[in-house]
Amino acid sequence: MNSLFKALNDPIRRDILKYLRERDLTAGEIADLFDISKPSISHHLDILRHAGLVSSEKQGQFITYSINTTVLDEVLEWIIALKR
Amino acid sequence: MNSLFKALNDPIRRDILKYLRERDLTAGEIADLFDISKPSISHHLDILRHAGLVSSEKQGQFITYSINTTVLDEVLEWIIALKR
DNA sequence: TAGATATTTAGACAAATGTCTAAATATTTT
DNA sequence: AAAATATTTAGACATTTGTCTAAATATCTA
Repeated sequence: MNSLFKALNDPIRRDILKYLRERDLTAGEIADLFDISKPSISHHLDILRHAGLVSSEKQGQFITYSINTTVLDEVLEWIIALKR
Repeated sequence: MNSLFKALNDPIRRDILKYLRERDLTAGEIADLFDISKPSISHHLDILRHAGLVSSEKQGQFITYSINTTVLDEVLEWIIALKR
């Protein structure tokens, strides 16, 4: 729960999720979409992965990232319970 | 949007919202529910207010805080759009 | 009006966060 | 095997964050 809210609390990470919603992307492709260094993107991806929001698969020298939105159900439930 | 995610990214602030869901509370009552100082709670309330998640009303020497969950719709929509 | 109570503001400080460059690791290509 | 490419790891550094104590402000009560 904590790691989820933490992962969502950054505009770059939220944008990464939006891009991954369109299609899977390699780390390099993601880095090219932003104006920050590759290591910084790598770190953001690590935080997203730790929260379960993305998964990664190594394909040769590339690493492809995919979004996983099921973990967001927990956040949805939390918010809905608060509103109820 | 940013201030909303930021406000939610702290366990104490999330707990404050849960308490306020039950009933309105004064700043002092809220502070008594936690093991941190009153100024710290005051600061958390400020962040929640800045995000529009709570409102406050001065009643004599007391300040009563109320939850406002409508702003969470924006977060809900953002998450649902991501899942869609 | 003086003292007590409720809350915030100010300022200090340690820990967490986001960024960078340089280097390491792994894979592919020539 | 050497060079090129893709990505991460390591470590440094500035900024942000959450906490504290002390002091300020406002209201109530004796």
